[in-house]
Amino acid sequence: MNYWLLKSEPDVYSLDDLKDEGTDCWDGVRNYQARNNLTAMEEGDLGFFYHSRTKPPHIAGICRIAKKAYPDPTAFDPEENYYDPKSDPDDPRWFCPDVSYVCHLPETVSLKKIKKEESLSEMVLVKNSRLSVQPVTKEEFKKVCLMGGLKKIPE
DNA sequence: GCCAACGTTGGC
DNA sequence: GCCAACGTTGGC
Repeated sequence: MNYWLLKSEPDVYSLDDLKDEGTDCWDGVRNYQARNNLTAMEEGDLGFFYHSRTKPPHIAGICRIAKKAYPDPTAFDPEENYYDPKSDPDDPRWFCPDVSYVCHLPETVSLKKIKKEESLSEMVLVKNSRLSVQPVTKEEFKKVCLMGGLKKIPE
């Protein structure tokens, strides 16, 4: 079981949107490091849903990987914002897993709080703020769950 | 809305 | 393969 953090601008796609959908594909990622993390995900892995470019930016809740990453269809469609002519359907460059809604945290955990927390000083979120799909350690996952007021940590 | 930090592109 | 120019992300 691995843990992850997925960023999204809530104006574009929020945790509430995922809740409404139930399960959705995490498409549109066009960064190699993030792509490598997406393809390393296994079905059943848990992830934080992070709201970026908000006041304040925060971890909103939890999602689960519902299906291992497959070629991202939005890369092949010229009508799509995320169209990438360099991604060949016979040799895809971009991939997306399906993620499903798990829960909202009772209290969102702001980036500010995370930065203040000594035990979270090694989080990728703190060290490499640009990366939109990141690994999270089990300890970090538990800690943020507790900070968010979650009584029972999902497994 | 600004801009620092980071990633990518492409000429040489 | 270097690196300048450019584009994007995301906190503030």
